[in-house]
Amino acid sequence: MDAVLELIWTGSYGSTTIDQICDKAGVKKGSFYHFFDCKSTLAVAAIDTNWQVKRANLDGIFSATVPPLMRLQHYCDFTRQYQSSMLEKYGHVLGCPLFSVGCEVCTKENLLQQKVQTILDSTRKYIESAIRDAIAAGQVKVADAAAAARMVMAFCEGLLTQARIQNDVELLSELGPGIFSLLGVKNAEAAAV
Amino acid sequence: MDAVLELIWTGSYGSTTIDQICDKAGVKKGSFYHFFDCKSTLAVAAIDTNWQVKRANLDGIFSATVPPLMRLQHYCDFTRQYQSSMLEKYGHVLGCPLFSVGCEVCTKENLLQQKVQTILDSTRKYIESAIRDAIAAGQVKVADAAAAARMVMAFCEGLLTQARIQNDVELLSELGPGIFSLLGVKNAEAAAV
DNA sequence: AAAGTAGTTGACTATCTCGTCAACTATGAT
DNA sequence: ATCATAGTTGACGAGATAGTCAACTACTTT
Repeated sequence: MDAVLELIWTGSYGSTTIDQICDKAGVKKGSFYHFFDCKSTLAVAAIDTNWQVKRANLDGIFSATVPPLMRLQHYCDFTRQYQSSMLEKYGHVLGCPLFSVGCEVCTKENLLQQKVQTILDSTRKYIESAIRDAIAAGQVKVADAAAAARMVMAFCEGLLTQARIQNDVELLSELGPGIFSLLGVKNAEAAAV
Repeated sequence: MDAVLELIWTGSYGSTTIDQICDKAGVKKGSFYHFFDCKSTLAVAAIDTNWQVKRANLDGIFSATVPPLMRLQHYCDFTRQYQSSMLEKYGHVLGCPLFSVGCEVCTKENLLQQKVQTILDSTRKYIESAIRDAIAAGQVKVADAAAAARMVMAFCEGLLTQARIQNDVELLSELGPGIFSLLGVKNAEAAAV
């Protein structure tokens, strides 16, 4: 489970072979096929268990007891910190595995593709909810919270992927300013949240 | 040349084999190895020739004779139209091939990775220049044109990749609003450009 | 015409990768 | 103790993939 995630994340889905996974997990191939019928099945399962962990994190970060703009700021901070730790551990900024895998397999691997999309949708709901609360609090003025959430999400994922491609965690310092700019919030206000 | 780009674009770099490339190009493998020593060499060459075409397009869209914000708007329009034509041709929104490939190979394939990064940097210069001109014209107020260009670029690439993952070209209608929001321009102003 | 050069071809090998299978082990139920 | 079930293992075969090579062709130069 952990093995496959690490391999896909540090490399790519396509370049990760079943033999590699088995080696890393210290398991023989026969055992592998006793539990899964192919690579994509395992990937779906691995992504799913990982999502449980990630969801718990997000529940904390996006807690309704926290002011909405602060939730977003915490999300930025967490993301940057997380990517820093990955850089330290693997020597490379790894970005968002869901986005990478989704981008890679979206024209094939329908089941995996669908799982990725579902989780990305769920993640966006946290952002959307925070934006909606911010609107209610009069802190941001956007017409459509869902559309704004899509834009924020695109920006975050885009920046994360850029950080991966350039292997530069410093790019993520623009995460917060970009999000608040998309929401029409002055940086000063954001800092004062 | 065209064959490899199409295969990588519709699928992924990793899933594209030399046999496939040769089949599609109507060429035997021996001939392939007469000109290139491996897949990544070909990919670099293919990306390079494709970049010549793309650059000519961008030179037209980002012509200095066009008002800066209109350049950005044209870029959005062009991008959306282009992705629409891809959808029609291949049945799938394909996003930005450089971004997809860069994301996939960034932990290996150093040469290819570097080529991708160089071209993405060049592309960003168009945006950066437009932003700088817009600042000079007093149309946008951002402190750092380079930083703003990085943000705009991240947003564009992120949205394009989302469109690819979801196979939904309509997402790209938010390209313009997002960019102008990042630059602190009211949509109304943008439309009036 | 002769020779040289660039490009092409199909056949070939080696290796990788997937997926299967029958035999084996461990554990728990009766 | 006997049996059933779940899980493990190493060996195996089929097919995909990368890369090589000597022979062949087409074209240019002398």
